[in-house]
Amino acid sequence: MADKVTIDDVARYANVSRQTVSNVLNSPEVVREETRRRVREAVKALGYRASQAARQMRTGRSRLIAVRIEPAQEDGINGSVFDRFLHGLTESAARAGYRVLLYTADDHDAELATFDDLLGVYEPDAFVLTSTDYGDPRTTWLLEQRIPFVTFGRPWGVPPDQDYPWVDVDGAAGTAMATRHLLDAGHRRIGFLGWPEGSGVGDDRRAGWARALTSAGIDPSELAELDSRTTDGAPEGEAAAHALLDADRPVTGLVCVSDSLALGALQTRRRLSVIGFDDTPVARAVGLASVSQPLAEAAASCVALLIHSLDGGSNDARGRTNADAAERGSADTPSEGPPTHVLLQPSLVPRKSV
Amino acid sequence: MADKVTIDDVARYANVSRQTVSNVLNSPEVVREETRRRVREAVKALGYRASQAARQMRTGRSRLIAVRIEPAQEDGINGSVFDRFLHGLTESAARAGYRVLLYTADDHDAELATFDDLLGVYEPDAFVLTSTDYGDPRTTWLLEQRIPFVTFGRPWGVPPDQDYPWVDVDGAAGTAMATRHLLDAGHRRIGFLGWPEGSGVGDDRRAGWARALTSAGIDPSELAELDSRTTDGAPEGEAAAHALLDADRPVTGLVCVSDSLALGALQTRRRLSVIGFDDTPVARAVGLASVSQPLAEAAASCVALLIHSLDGGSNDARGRTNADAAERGSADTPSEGPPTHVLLQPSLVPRKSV
DNA sequence: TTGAAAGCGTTACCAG
DNA sequence: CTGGTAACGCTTTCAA
Repeated sequence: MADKVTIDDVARYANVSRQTVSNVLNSPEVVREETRRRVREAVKALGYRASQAARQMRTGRSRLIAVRIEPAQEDGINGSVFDRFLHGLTESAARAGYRVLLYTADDHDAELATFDDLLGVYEPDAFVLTSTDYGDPRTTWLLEQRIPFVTFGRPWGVPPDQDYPWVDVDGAAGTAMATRHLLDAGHRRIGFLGWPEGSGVGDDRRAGWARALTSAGIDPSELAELDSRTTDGAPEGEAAAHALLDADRPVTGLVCVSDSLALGALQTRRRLSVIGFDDTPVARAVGLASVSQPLAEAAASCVALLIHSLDGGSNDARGRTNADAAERGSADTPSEGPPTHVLLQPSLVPRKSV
Repeated sequence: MADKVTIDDVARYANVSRQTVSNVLNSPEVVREETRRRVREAVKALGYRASQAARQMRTGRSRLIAVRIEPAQEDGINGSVFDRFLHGLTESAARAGYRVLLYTADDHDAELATFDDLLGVYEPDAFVLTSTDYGDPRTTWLLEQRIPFVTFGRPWGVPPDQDYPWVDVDGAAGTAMATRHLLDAGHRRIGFLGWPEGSGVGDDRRAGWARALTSAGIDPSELAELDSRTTDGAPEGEAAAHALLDADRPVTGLVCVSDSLALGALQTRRRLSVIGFDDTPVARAVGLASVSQPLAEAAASCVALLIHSLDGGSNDARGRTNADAAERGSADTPSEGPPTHVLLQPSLVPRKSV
């Protein structure tokens, strides 16, 4: 039944030539109104769809966006974040006429090899990178090869001459928001459960907490004793929370860099207000207040940025405005075009844990 | 630097003709040893990779496997299951020379439309379906169109003349295993926290529990009062567990159809041994024993089944071995090929909750 | 065993 | 505005 219907079939059916059909599809404004209508009818009647393979041969564009699917984390509680992002990406990409192609890679080197392989075989038009870290070799490589890409996550410690498009969520704003929430509830001893120093994301989130406390008049010298760093995980969080609770001047509230650590803090079963980060399913399940990232929007922004550099700007399907709304272009976006950096704002989901 | 290197470049470099190169790549046995070696060297030296688009035009095969990425669940604790499956699928597919293409769809109708769209445009070679339910229209549609596919999940209530390849994990075996574990630990009042009747997966898991109890000599008439059904979610699980604990003859052990419900049961903080299902990150985090599905294996089996019917069986668009198998019913396909149904065994991960 | 030619379905480039 | 012709890179007959 599913015999391939080609552009010739449509042309014949509509009594026009082959690339009149092509024109109707690709640059409609160049075809006479009446012809256009007839061709469109033929397309619909025959159920015609342009073959991507053939189109790609000619145009060199695959309409494929490649994304690495991350292995489930050690403590995979935060895994759902990537999952939701990926879902949003697939949806936004589809809306823009693109599809998401998955790949895996165990480390950066393997990923570079996969880039090369993928580009040689499937020729994806762009990549979306998700966990960028200090001195990430992937961005450098892609920049060198002039392959379009966008990262979900700001560049941490990348020299400014290596600028590239990115989308991120303002983690510091999130933890500051959480901290203020606890301050407003009357807390004065508000601790922070973070990751070991050196992770861009972690340090940023800690900075938001510190900023909120100091601007509320807390003496900066107090911060050190309210601060605890540990690797991610519920047991680690529980231990760290106990330490903070058993200090001379115990904390009464706790802002956490992740839901995993927050969950651990909750398991102390002590009188303590806790706020996590990422609003994972677990947070909802156990009633943990958490900072929520707008992942669908972030994904949409990634696609928007990509489309901009691929389709050459204003080929925007439907007003995708959240990018403008939340964007805080990094310093100076040279001269032309919209900013290529998008910083989105998280929100706080209050639950019974506060 | 990344200028496309074509098969002609390789041919020139190795001093052979174009499709000698093609032969080396596709049917090496037909080329003389020495020539083969020279061509292989040229391929490596030039970093040649066959363009998938061009290859697809000729062969009609895209080497793409389409999978729907599910939206995060209401209570997304179980979302990570799909995530891990997807990761395994991507990895196994890559190993077999295939890539995973993502799509989304809000309901079955939308998904059928997407099938049609995808097949017209990207022409994936096969689909992997993940949450099949009673009277699933998708399998029927794909069967009709003779599109290769495999489902992760047995067909529930599908007429035997509509047989198709599937992979599943034996849920009943998992809950039976969990139940026996509790029996061995001395429990006699072991309840089951399940989903409302009518879900194939849920009913199957309940059956395992019931079977283990009755074969341990528990009177079947007792089962009713040990059984509780509720929609998925931690709060629901907590409520249901409380009811079971406050009965005349309270349960001392609880086998749950999901980690969400089990987590709820744990939150009762009563003296109770609990075993969940799916071994989600949350189970690990809170020390919940859980039945673990071999998701990487399941994914690998899906790919194996697909590859068999794609690369293996009659490659011709007309004679699909699937179709033949389909007409024989599910029992046993005597003469041709390996089985198209794979049932994997789960394992129990004991933790402090038991 | 190797080489030459055809064609997969599109879009781009030119004439009409 | 419309209609031919070429070309994208590959695999598959078909001859040598």
